[in-house]
Amino acid sequence: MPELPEVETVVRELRPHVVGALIKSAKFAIPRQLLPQTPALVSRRIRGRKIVAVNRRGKYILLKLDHGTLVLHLRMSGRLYVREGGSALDHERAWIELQPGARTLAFRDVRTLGTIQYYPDDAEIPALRALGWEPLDTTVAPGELRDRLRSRSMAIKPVLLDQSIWAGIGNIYASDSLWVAEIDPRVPANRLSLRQCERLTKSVPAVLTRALGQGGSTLRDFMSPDGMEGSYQKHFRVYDREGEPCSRCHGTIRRIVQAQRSTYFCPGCQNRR
DNA sequence: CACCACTCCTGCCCGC
DNA sequence: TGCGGGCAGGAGTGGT
Repeated sequence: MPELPEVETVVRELRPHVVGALIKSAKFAIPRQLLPQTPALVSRRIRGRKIVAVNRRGKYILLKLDHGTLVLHLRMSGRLYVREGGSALDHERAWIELQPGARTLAFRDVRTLGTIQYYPDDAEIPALRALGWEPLDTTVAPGELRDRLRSRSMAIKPVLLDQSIWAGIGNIYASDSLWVAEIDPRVPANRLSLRQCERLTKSVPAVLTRALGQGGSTLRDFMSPDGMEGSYQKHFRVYDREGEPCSRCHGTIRRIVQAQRSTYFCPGCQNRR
């Protein structure tokens, strides 16, 4: 489901509801989501701890506790929200009971691909080690991008999904960022010109910042903790718009498959050197 | 290393 | 209506 704008929206909305809360108990329905840890172990570790901060790194959600960190990833279909009492919704997979109040931090995940792990030591969170730049960062130098792409002969679009370049770009914003930068998604990453790298270092934060301002995108079922749907899907440049006219050159938007994922682009104008 | 195919899941939508 | 195939916002793995 979510890419960076959606995850950042979740984090911002969750923060006021959970920071300062005490974890009374925790239950996990799908042990696979915690591997290599176990529900019993994670429950034991986080019970009685206080949530002191909610942060994000790439698409990972970091619930910082007074001892250790709970690291969650929503993957394709995960959602995270606080319920004031009430009964569980369909497809909830984890429940963290908070105090004070009868509040539940619920993790709903239809496809169960999301992950949950506990790390006692903040310095040693393996998933975060290899992550690249934050895509909202506007200070990435074009030359540094070109360096980072030097060894990559694959087409630029699937390379943008590699979280060690920028951490947080997913399939939607990879296509849209390349449209804004007027770059053909099929160009080998290591053949991008310095000008193209410069445009990309501008378009990535621009596109993601704009999407964040709209609360992200809601395609099938993204919903923020406060129950709001994102609205950036109304502003997609090319993503999910196969056959529609390009807003820049009025060419027809195409869909192709790269590395088993859909790519959308305008062949008419995404070819600037 | 880089790359590619494949895998984990469930649900929805489309065409027959 | 029912069924099968394809597709979905992600990322880790194992083989070459």
